[in-house]
Amino acid sequence: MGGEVKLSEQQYQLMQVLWHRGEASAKTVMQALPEAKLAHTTVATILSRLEKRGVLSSRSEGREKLFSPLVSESDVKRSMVSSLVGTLFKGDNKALLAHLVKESDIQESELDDIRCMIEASEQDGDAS
Amino acid sequence: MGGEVKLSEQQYQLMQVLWHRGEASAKTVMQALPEAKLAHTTVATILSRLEKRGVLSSRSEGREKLFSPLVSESDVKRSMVSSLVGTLFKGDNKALLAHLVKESDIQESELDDIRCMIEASEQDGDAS
DNA sequence: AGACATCTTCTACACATGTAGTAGGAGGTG
DNA sequence: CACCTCCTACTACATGTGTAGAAGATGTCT
Repeated sequence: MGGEVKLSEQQYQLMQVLWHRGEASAKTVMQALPEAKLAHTTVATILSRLEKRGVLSSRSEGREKLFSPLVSESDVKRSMVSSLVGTLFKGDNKALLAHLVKESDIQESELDDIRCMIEASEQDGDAS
Repeated sequence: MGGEVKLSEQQYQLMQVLWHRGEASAKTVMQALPEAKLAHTTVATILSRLEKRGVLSSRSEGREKLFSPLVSESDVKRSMVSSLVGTLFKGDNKALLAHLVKESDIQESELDDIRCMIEASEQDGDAS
């Protein structure tokens, strides 16, 4: 199915609401993001555009239009990370790993924590 | 040291040439990227825009204009990675770490390799 | 039904980016 | 000097995004 899906930060924010709720109207999405301070029409516009792009689908429920994602969050993460790795690190994931470890001042001991997270995310992450 | 510098893939490609050569004309940059198949005017446009944005500076040498970076590659990497981590992982670098390890099928044993890379990159990385 | 509240859809505009043509200037060549 | 070449600067146009007002559709209340 859909190849690389890249979203802007704004788009990703909105998608997150849909990922969490499964389905939501523009208004609901807007209210879920009070920080963003977006007009509801702005949210509607962004969602419509995402629908046109095939990132989400919608069904009408009375006057409300409920949007739901067509791509999973982990797919999008995968795409976006891998796109960045392609650009910045010639596609070498380990290079990013190294960059991260260096930049984050992650101690070697913390790698253990990470191994735990890996095991944790192996269950909730995705089931490809 | 401007704050966050985010570049598109295209822009990053061109910048890489400048980072490697230190200084180069639009033509040189274009020739360094035969893959891209860009008209020289396109390259010139992109470079001018980057200059306007303060990402690089230029000096004229006869009819040639030589561009040189005002930001280091590692700064840009840092910004861009951290921006992505902000968006996708709520700013938690370790979450990206975990994602990477999971997605790349990196074995635990390979973490040793990574530690090597870290030490290596600690020297060529950046000298801010 | 009429008035009102709401949603969505359409339209709009600014800005960034991708891409490149055309014009203009500066230097070399006969 | 006239001319050709080459490089930059200006202009241009398509697309994507951020943002939102105005208009249209539809449900709700009295």
